Amino acid sequence: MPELPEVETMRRGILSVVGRRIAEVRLPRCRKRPILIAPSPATLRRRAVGQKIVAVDRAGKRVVLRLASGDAIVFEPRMAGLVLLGTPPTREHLRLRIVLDDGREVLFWDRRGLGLVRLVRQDEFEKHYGAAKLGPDALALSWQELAARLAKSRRPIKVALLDQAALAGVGNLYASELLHLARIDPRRPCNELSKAEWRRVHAAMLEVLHAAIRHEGSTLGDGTYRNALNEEGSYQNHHRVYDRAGQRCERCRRGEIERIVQAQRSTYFCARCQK
DNA sequence: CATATGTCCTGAGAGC
DNA sequence: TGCTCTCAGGACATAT
Repeated sequence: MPELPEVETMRRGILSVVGRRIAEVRLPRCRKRPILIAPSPATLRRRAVGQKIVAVDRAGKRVVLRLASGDAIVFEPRMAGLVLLGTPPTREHLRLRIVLDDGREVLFWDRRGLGLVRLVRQDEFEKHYGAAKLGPDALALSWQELAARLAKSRRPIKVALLDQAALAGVGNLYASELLHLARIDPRRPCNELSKAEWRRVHAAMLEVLHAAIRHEGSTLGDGTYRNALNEEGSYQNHHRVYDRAGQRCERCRRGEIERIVQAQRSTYFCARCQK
């Protein structure tokens, strides 16, 4: 479930690899099926080994290693992937090791194997991660732009916030959290929100995402998400609605958190104080 | 075109 | 206890 805050935490955790050179690319022998390495492990090795890492960026929910050649290595954790420096949670699901010239290693670990590592040539980056695929980063767009991108849609606001082509980075957990903070009912169609409500959604989105980054993301009950040093995040201790069905709403003190399903995903909210 | 649904995957937890 | 079943949700493919 890595979303923007978790992926940003991973990115910051490996920032010290900037300036290092890639010495080796290793594919650990994995008992389970190997993850997808696109276009192929051989291509990744051929184009990455010997290259200097010049930047570590984030593209929505992906970590991007920029190489001096202009190529990029993109880590896409999806449900259960992690980008780590050094210590994986277990040996078992270690999928890729990028050995640096100082002996450290950038690792891709993925318990479920739904993740992806892609070597993208400079001229292909736009095709995979350009504006047609990925909207502006959730931390970098104005409330007017947010409204302009979603306000014509008839979809429920919660569902629309997950559309990565509209804005990049918000996932299932933080969509519920930010709508609770904004006091907006997740079932409301986008085209029925007022300007003032879009402002509230935007302000709440920034507040929740920044707070979650400060707490290094949310490590849920399954313990899967870890930062780059294999440590837990702590934002789960600040969740107001996510995975709290049946509990009292701590804001209004009277409503009960409900769980509903929208677009096959859980949504949590307080019907009493989200209108 | 916009929106909705099915699929991949593993491990945790429920229920018998 | 140990089996089977369901569920979790990122992004994408396919369907409506």
